[in-house]
Amino acid sequence: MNRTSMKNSGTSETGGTRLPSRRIADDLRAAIESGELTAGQKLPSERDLAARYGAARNTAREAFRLLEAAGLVDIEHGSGVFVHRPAPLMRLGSDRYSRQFRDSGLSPFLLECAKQGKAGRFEVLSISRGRPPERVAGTLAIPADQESALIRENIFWAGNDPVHRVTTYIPWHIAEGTGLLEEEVLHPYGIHGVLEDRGHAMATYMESVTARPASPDEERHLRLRPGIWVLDVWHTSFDQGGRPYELTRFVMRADMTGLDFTITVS
Amino acid sequence: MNRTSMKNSGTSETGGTRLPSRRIADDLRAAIESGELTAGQKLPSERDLAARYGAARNTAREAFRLLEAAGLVDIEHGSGVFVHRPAPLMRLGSDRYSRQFRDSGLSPFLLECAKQGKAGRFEVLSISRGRPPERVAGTLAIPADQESALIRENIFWAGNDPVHRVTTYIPWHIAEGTGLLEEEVLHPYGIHGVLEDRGHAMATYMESVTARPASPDEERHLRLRPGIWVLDVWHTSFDQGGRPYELTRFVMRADMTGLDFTITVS
DNA sequence: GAGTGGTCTAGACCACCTA
DNA sequence: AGGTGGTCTAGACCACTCC
Repeated sequence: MNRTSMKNSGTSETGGTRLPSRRIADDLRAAIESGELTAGQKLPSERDLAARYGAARNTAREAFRLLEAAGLVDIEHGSGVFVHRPAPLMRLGSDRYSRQFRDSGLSPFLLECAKQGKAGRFEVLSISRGRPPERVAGTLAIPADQESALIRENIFWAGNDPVHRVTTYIPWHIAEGTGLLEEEVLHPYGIHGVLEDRGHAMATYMESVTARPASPDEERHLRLRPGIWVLDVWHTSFDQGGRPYELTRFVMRADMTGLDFTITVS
Repeated sequence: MNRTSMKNSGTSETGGTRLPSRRIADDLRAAIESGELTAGQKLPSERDLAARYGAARNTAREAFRLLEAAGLVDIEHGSGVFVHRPAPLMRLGSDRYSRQFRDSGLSPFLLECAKQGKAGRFEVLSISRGRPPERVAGTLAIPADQESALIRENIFWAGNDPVHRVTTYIPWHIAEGTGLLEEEVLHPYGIHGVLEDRGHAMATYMESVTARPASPDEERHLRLRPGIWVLDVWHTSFDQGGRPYELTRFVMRADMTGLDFTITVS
């Protein structure tokens, strides 16, 4: 069988979709968006679809790939293709460092997990004294060519999902002798409690937000399939004197994270 | 030729990468990350690579797809595959609504464009009185089942790139009779100047940020290839009385936009 | 073991870009 | 016109999941 004669008009959108893969994808998309197929529901197999449309299996597969890139389906090796079931977002509010949160005894992240009925936990990847990256060194005004920073790397877990890869940099001259090199931070208010005792209470902070595809390393740590993007948030804390004393980089899976900011206009 | 006997161990990462497509991709990735191939440089063609590795063309193609999903290369139909050249970010600061900006006579967006030597402009897609979506209606406390909002849709261009799709909703009882239904907003301070004259000066605002794959509509308006994500920012302005009086949704291509927030900790 | 996706082959024609 | 990517075919074997 030769369907070559039916070949298409490509991207020149004249009379409609002619590409078989697009046609299959569009049909499935319509079924999903109309609610005919509901979240979590299983789609026909590649072989099914191919047969149904008189196409090669690769063509049905291509259709699934398009839908996956659009975030409409989840492809699961060995199981099938399913209508995408959106994960609840971990919402991080700009008030999460405010003092009121301390009284809850929980960090904002754990509070958010609790809201969703998930067990939140922090996994420590590494804690060490080391050299900060250039950008960090520049911001914190410490040398990049010396072991001038305490570096703590964590993974934040929400239930069974690793959702944030978090790296905190604290100038060594501030961190030295505080016990922040230990895995367990004993202070009831955590790292920021320790830093406050050390004379650095958070007065303001800046957060710079970008999004980008995950790196291979991040795909591994956050268990992402290729094509998922991450939010890359660089947080810098400033004390009452306007001095930066801590920088934390949050790399968060973008499909499970939302950020909320409340701003007072000057 | 039958390379089947060389088939791989799949995702079981035992001794290294065996998949031909992964091997090609990894080699190219290494060349890119080492700087051997620099931004904008052309990579070998699919046919070249396939021949070089003794693989089918589709296998080389798959390698390129992996790199494209990782944001490392740009594939250009008819021209070739090139090392990704990152676009400069449009940086939006949380101070962009502060009064100081007015004196420049330029909106924050145009200022940012000017910084980059680009010609910024606003394209009007539509201006009408219409029904707000549920979420908007809920936030602005107006009925969703009536034409209770002025809706303005724009595209923000930075040079030759459409970068933001912007939809503004203003309660009709506020917008009525202000001239905001006209394409040209004559007020020297723009829409927010008009609203301020109407008794709604921005005292605070909230912004909720998520990222997601672009919709087909957004791919068209923003000229995105599939797989590019967008930042979806819902901005709500509150006046001195804490009343929400305006909601703007920014859909911004995530590979060309950064957000900067400065927060005062309470 | 049956079914599903994951990858690969070898070859074809089409669409786009550059010249 | 020649080269490059875009899509498709038909068939094969592999890896994973679930019963």
